[in-house]
Amino acid sequence: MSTLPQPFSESKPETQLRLAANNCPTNAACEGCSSRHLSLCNALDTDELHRFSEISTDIHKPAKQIICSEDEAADYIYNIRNGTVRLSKMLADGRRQITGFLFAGDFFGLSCKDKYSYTAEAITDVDICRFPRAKIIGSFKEFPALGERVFEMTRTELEATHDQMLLLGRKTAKEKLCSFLLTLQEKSRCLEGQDKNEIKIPMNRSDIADFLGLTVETISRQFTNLHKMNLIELDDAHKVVLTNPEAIAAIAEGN
Amino acid sequence: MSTLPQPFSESKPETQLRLAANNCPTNAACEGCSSRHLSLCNALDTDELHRFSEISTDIHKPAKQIICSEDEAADYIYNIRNGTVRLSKMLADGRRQITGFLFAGDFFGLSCKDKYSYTAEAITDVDICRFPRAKIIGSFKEFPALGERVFEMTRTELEATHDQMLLLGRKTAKEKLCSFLLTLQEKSRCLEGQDKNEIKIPMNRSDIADFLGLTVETISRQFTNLHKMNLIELDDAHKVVLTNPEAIAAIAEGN
DNA sequence: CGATGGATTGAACTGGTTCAAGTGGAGTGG
DNA sequence: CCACTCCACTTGAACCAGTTCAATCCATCG
Repeated sequence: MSTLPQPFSESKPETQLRLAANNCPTNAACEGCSSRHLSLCNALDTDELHRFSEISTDIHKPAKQIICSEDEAADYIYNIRNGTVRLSKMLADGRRQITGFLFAGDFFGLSCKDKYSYTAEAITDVDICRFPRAKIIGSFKEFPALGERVFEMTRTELEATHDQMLLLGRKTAKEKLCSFLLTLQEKSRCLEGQDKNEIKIPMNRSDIADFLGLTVETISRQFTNLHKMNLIELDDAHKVVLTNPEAIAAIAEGN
Repeated sequence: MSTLPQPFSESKPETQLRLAANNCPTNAACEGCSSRHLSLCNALDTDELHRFSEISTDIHKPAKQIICSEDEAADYIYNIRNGTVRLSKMLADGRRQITGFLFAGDFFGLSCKDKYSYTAEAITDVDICRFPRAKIIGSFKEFPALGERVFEMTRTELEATHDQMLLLGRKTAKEKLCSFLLTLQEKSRCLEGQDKNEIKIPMNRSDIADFLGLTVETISRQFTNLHKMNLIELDDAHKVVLTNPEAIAAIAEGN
């Protein structure tokens, strides 16, 4: 994983159907998944997909680079091919709240008015696919199924943010971290189709802290706490094994 | 304002066009408003409105009664004629997070899948108008403008919840209360069209606390703090005058 | 008039923060 | 190949914003 900032590269897609072919790690089979990665392509047939692929641009962003910024004109929507992205909002003095982490198959920029209401940054190196937003929005009339899918994605995302509000407002540090680990597990099950208890954690402690409304130190302490309670194993900072998922789930729900 | 729970009353609407005529305190003129009360009726012409009015049921709920509960089948969508409603989620042990307050003109139940993901309760006596959800959702195809409007409302609501996540995760008690007062002010400006600094606060301290992720005591102390700082006047617990809105806005934004 | 319940205030406490120091792994350069 | 730097992470100790617990106030209502 490269960590040095580099100029981003941009190119026309070589495989026109990549949106359809590669970008749907999750689909109808994964209805249970809680987050944003209901794919758009289910809503379109092959001809329609061609049209949308043709207006797309493939972009590679190295880790740590900004993809789009809060208050910038929302000209594009983005689909993540692979890698991890964070969405965040800031206060004037630098305090940051991460509103969500996005993974392969996820979209962002869809539910904006005319400006992005958050900053999107690459956590790992990412491959993303960019579409002119006006063209997508404009084609809702022609392809109602597309609009329905976008509505469905927004709806699902709204429900997830309600859960996150409960977490931010009312859960303890330990409960927050347990909830987070379970969300990550569910996500990686969806993406990798595996039913393992081993989780890769692509983001750093500071990102987790800003997502859960805590500090880096508290995150670190809670990780060691869970380890001492024999609920997790910590291979390194970015790989965790949930040795007792049931107990973690119980804590996450406040029991 | 009645406070005793009473059996709710239910009746067919006498004025078929009440949805159109009375329930749009806000409309295009109020685009700047941040929350859920973009009206649906703008999306429909008179004939269409008649059809929707005919499938609606008027309901009166006294204060403190439950309108719909988390995990209950989401059979209806609701439009608030007047009064104030709270949406909330709970943890097993009773900790509560209020995800939003709704006022005249607001809708809820739209962005659910098949179960309500929150409990809706009347804070004051409310008059609400109930529509079978399936019929509304089903008519998106026939009336695309309706679907677009619903999407727009959901989108707007999502942006508001992102702001609330920043508040819950990163703001101090004082900043939280100032942000809340300003939101209430904007809301009452929209509803009453007045540019006053006097705000009626329909909810009690405990509701405010559960909305801001704090305790009743902290809310109370912060109210007196703001009063001592000469930023607000407190006529009684439910009526506040913002004597220095600029200073309050500065605090709310973290300055 | 006493009872009830929301709101306020006070005082002690604590979960999480802040500040500061230490650790370890990856990259760099000699 | 080793020494050095850097940076993310961890750990410790003091601190404090907000909580908890308890008492009081005060408006409303029967």
